[in-house]
Amino acid sequence: MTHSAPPAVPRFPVSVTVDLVIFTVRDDALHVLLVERGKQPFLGGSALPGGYVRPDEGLDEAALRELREETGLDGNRLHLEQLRSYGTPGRDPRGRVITVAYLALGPDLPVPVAGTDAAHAFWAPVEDALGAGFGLSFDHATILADAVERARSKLEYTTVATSFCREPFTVSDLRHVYEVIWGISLDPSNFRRKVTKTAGFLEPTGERRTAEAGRPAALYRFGGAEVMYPPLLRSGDIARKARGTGSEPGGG
Amino acid sequence: MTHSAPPAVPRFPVSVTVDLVIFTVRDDALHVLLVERGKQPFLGGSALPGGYVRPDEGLDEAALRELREETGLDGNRLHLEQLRSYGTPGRDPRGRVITVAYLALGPDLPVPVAGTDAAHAFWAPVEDALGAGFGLSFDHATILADAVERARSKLEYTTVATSFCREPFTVSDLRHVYEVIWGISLDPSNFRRKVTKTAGFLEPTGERRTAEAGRPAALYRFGGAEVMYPPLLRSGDIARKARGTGSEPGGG
DNA sequence: ATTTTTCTGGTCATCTTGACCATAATGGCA
DNA sequence: TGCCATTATGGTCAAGATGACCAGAAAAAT
Repeated sequence: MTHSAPPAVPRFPVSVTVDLVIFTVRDDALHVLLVERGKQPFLGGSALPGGYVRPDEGLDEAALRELREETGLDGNRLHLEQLRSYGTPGRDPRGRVITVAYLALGPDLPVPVAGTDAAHAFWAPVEDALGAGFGLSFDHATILADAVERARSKLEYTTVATSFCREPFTVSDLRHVYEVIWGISLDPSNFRRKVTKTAGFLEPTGERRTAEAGRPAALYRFGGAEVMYPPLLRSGDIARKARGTGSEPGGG
Repeated sequence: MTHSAPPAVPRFPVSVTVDLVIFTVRDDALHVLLVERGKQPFLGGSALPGGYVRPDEGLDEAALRELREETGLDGNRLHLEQLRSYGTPGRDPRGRVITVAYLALGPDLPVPVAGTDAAHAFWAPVEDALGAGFGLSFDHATILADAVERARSKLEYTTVATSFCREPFTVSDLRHVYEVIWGISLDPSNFRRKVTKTAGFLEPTGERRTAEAGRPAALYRFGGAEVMYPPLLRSGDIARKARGTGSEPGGG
């Protein structure tokens, strides 16, 4: 019979790592946690935090461990999900390395703890990190770009935006997260109507908070719902923005 | 200094595989391509097709190769996307194996070609394959379940449903895909309004097709658009169905 | 010719959204 | 104290999308 032979070498030297894309919203920009590499390759360059998966741990487990090691923070309080895997030959000059990328979302964290593996960790605006001059190591620019798109998309139909807010938070805090990550401004009134009417999204604490200026805002906790239905779509605004910005008036 | 040592063994015996979840719509059910295992472990059991990633190929590349080997079909004409990775220790009794799962969608394919690695490949209804009595090998039941959810979700906001239809196809053909994968029935008139008014979804050929019964249906080609905006949400129907089906009348 | 079947287009009430206006509640400042 | 800037919150209104439903069109079967 025409039985084609199986691959001659099913097993060959390969390493498996996890890389973390840890996002937070600082000031008015989305930030990602990067580390300055202390060894070759890309010595002195910037990269996503990550490390080798150990022989006895699962992928999620390894991601949680790295998260703890790099940030000193309890991973259970952050949103953590697998992003996707990257394994192009040559992506790591040391040999064949498959990496499983994870996406972590959290409130503005205290500056990464020194005295650990994260000694040279720092927050960088995503916009800068993706810039041509920055030059992230390995294929981390690709991973970061994929992570941004995932985060933007997830804000639409889930409630993960609350992961960026320390509780209790105001509707404005939450809206700020959307505005920063989507890069557009949202109508305060319409946004409020949407999130407060979505069952399980926000849970009022009854308290209020007085900011620097303006009327005090009601405080909320996360309500426990994971999905938002109907979704809060950014596509509409984007489409409108595209039409409005278009240099061709009334195209066919 | 409190400098925790790096992992003692960054590299250990590990294999990387790709597994394929190949879906098609046959008759009135979603089907998945499975293979009967010809060797240990799980000899004689059913599993998702897949194989080892070779030293010199990327992950997508490996998935395309396996797809070609298992189905004899040109992968470029199918929709193929990475699903996610699975690497729990012990998921493969032979050792540490990380698998990258891919999702493939295609029209009702000619029965898998014999005389290749796919000699023992067969189509199985997804419902059966996920049943307790079926007992998919490894953690393939988990992978399959994740793939089903991904497919259901993607029908909502993309045009991938057309991947299941051989061109040219009718609106009813397309609706049938949605109904089978979502497991609900859709109003023909409303569905037509939706898909025909979404720019770039359908492109009329001008031809018609006369089926066994009823008025001839207009034929279409895929229009090239990848996303559908606004999305066609199943959640609404599901929520309504849940309310209607609920055994607790008028719950809080 | 009539029935059956499916395709196709239309109506209508309802829901959601975006744009916009108005008022409330605070601090800052003259 | 009394106004003003600022933010929060609530409401209106028109446009758009959706679900339920009706009705005619076009074929095969009887």
